[in-house]
Amino acid sequence: MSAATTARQRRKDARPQELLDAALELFVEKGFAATRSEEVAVRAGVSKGTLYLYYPSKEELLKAVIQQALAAKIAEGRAMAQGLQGSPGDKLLTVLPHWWGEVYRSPASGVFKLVITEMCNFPELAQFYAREVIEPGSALVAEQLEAGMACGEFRRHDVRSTVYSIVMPLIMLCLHKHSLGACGMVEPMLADPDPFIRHHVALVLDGLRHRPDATGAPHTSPTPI
Amino acid sequence: MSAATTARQRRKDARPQELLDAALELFVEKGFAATRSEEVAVRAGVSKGTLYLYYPSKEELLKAVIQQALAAKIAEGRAMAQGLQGSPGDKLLTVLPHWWGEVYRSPASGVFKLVITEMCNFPELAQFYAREVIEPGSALVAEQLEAGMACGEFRRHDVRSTVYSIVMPLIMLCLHKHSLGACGMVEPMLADPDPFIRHHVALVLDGLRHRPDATGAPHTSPTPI
Amino acid sequence: MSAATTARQRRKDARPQELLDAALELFVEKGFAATRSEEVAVRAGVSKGTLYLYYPSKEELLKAVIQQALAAKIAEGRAMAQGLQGSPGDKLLTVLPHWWGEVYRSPASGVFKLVITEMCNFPELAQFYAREVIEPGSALVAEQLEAGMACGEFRRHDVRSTVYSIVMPLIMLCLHKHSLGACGMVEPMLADPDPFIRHHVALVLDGLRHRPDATGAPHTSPTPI
Amino acid sequence: MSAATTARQRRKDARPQELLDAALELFVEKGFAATRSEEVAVRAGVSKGTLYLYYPSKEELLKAVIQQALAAKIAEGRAMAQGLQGSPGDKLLTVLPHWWGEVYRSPASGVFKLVITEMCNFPELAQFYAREVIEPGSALVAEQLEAGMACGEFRRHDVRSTVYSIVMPLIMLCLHKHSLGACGMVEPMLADPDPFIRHHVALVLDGLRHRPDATGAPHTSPTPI
DNA sequence: TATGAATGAGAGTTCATTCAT
DNA sequence: GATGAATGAACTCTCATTCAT
Repeated sequence: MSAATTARQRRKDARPQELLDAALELFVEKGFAATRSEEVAVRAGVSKGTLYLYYPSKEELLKAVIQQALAAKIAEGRAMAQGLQGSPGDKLLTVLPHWWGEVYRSPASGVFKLVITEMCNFPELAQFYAREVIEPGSALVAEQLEAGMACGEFRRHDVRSTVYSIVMPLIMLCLHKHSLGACGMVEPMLADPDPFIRHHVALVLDGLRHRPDATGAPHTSPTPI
Repeated sequence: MSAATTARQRRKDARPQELLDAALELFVEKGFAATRSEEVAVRAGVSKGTLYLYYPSKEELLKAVIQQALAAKIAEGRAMAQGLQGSPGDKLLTVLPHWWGEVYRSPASGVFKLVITEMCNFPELAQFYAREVIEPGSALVAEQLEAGMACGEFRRHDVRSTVYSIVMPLIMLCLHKHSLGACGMVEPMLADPDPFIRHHVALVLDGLRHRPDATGAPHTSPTPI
Repeated sequence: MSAATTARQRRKDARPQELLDAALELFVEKGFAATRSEEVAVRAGVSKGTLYLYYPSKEELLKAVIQQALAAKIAEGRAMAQGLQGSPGDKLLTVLPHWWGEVYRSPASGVFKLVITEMCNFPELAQFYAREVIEPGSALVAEQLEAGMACGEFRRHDVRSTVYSIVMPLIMLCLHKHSLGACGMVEPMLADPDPFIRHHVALVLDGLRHRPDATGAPHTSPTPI
Repeated sequence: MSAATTARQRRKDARPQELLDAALELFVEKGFAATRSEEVAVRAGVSKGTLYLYYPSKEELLKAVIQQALAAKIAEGRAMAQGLQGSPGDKLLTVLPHWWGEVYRSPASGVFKLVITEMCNFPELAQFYAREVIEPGSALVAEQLEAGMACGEFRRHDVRSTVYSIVMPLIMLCLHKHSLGACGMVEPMLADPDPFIRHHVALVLDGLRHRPDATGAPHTSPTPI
């Protein structure tokens, strides 16, 4: 009976994840509203009714999808950030591209599209995302920038702005993968995104390094219109 | 009767634009699939039936919305780029933040969200967007970067990558406006985005300027993991 | 255009009642839960969707059905009770059977079945029924009984109990019509219920009249077990 | 092992009754169509699947519920009616309230609601009910009325009508218990129904007793409208 | 031209019933 | 025998679209 129970139990235990995987794919690809719940079930290899044994509604499924897809990656990132040697700049240049490459290649990369799309319709999603993703993510990068300023690797600058300058293209890359990229219109450069990611992070960090004429602010035009 | 006719004519002539405006707002806010066509009609001040006098289906309405919202802005950008004096860096620092501020504040800023969301569902949209928006937009920036390299303002670098480094945060800003921003969770910094835009463009361009040890590539970590 | 408007308008105006009629029939016949909303629509000669233009849900339809079916009859009864001559007993003997015959023959007779069945599931229905039907109905009968006691036509007795003795069989008759009666198992006596109604009211009132040995209470067994 | 087997056997033997009890409660409370079969199983302390080991379908369960709930009571009534002394009126006044009080207080009282509700949907139920309940029940009362007329205790009258006058309020009382009564809207008088039952039976029988002017018919109004 | 009543395909969800364990 | 995971037909309700007026 142990074997018997196991076979069924194994299926049952795997179901939630299988359903989440199927749902993530479809929600990202077609949008939440445009995805029929039966499609999710079928892609997960079960029938319509079975979906509702595990998630009480399509909306709850959405929340679970987003939550679990991000939870793992966030934890990974946090772990990776610790126990690294080198200057703050080196840390950023090492960890960020590596971690982001993983995210980009995993299905979790689609979550950004999903979040941006559905945040307005499900406000509690916004709070979850702000609290669990934006805040810790921003903090990780901001800490290194602060440290870099403290030790003189970087000039003084507006850390918050720089965080966005660094991070936003990484997110855009994920969005791109699941919009233009998913239409078969892959720009070659973005097919393998790691070089771009490294180039981007390095470029921004270069802009932060001290230089002879450094005024403390980036080189803004005197008449910004 | 001429006056009456004229008045009615005026309304009639304004209809398509009013419908497009209403549709853009709603599609951006709730998503295409989750927006009911009657809502669009009501917000445009007409009845359900009237919508169908101007656009044969909801899908055609979507295409018209995207097409027209971007058309004007693209043209503006092109015009603004010409007839400007100064170094390539100064041009970018002047034009880009100005133009983007306008885009950001206009309803057209929502189109990016819409495009990212619906591209997969309506592939012809992808081609239109790539041809009419990405290509000319990238070209405008790329030209200046090439010119900057030619005249020695910028060091040698991968122009394509830099274009993305510059432009992606600007697009993200628009996405943010219509996702987290629309949930009332506006981060103060992004409430008035112009300073950030200027900071960002300046920061990246700073990373491109010559420096003693410049090798032509940004300062990449020797062991990129 | 007046004629045009009228034709469509007439249909639209008649819809709610047509839907209520259809719903009453079906809910009574098959029960609320066992009636498909499309059946109601079809019997009313419209499509599924049209039903929802007039009633926002099946449950609201149920409430409307009950409310309107009883409202009319209650008002009729109240009107009939006034402006009648004769002793209280004669009034009861005249009005009650007449009014009840009308109720019995009308579709409203089915509401009792509906109410008894669905009261538990929709508690607000219970309050409506108690307030709008039971209370005024009981009061009408009770008043006459009180008057009859006052003028000596009836002996002293428990009015509340007697009201139920009089009224309950009338209600049962309606229930019977829509249960056994609707199964084709019509007992002949109940096919034409007026004689029974008259017999019943008269019988109970006879029990109330004074008699030599009257003790004020009905003739209860000395040892009621 | 014998003990273990016995214990299990006992449970197994009790199952059908436990299921019937649970089903009766739920069917009465919520209606047959609105009761989920799993609810029945859970209330009976078994699993969904087990229910189907004992009853092949929900519908069969319904039939069994009705059949068995009434069977016992009918038999009891028949037994109680025999071996009683006294005039027919005294018998009625003694047995009927006593028996009915038992029925009222037992779960079987709900069957009337169930029967009225579901008779139309399951016609064979109607036949069963007419044959096994209405006929024997009416006969029991009718016999006493006939006997009463024969011995001069009652005046001549329409026995069939009188049977209904006597019995219908008793049934209504049961319906009331499971409709308004179950909504917490218990009218005090009906909370303890025995006094009402006695009052009612006595009242009707009083109407049947001889009196000086008795014409054989109840005191009907000369102009019954 | 403009309306909005009407439609019916289709979506989300439920639940009686089955059957491998 | 007992279970409860799984199924899929059936139900309530929605909404893009049509068309008589």
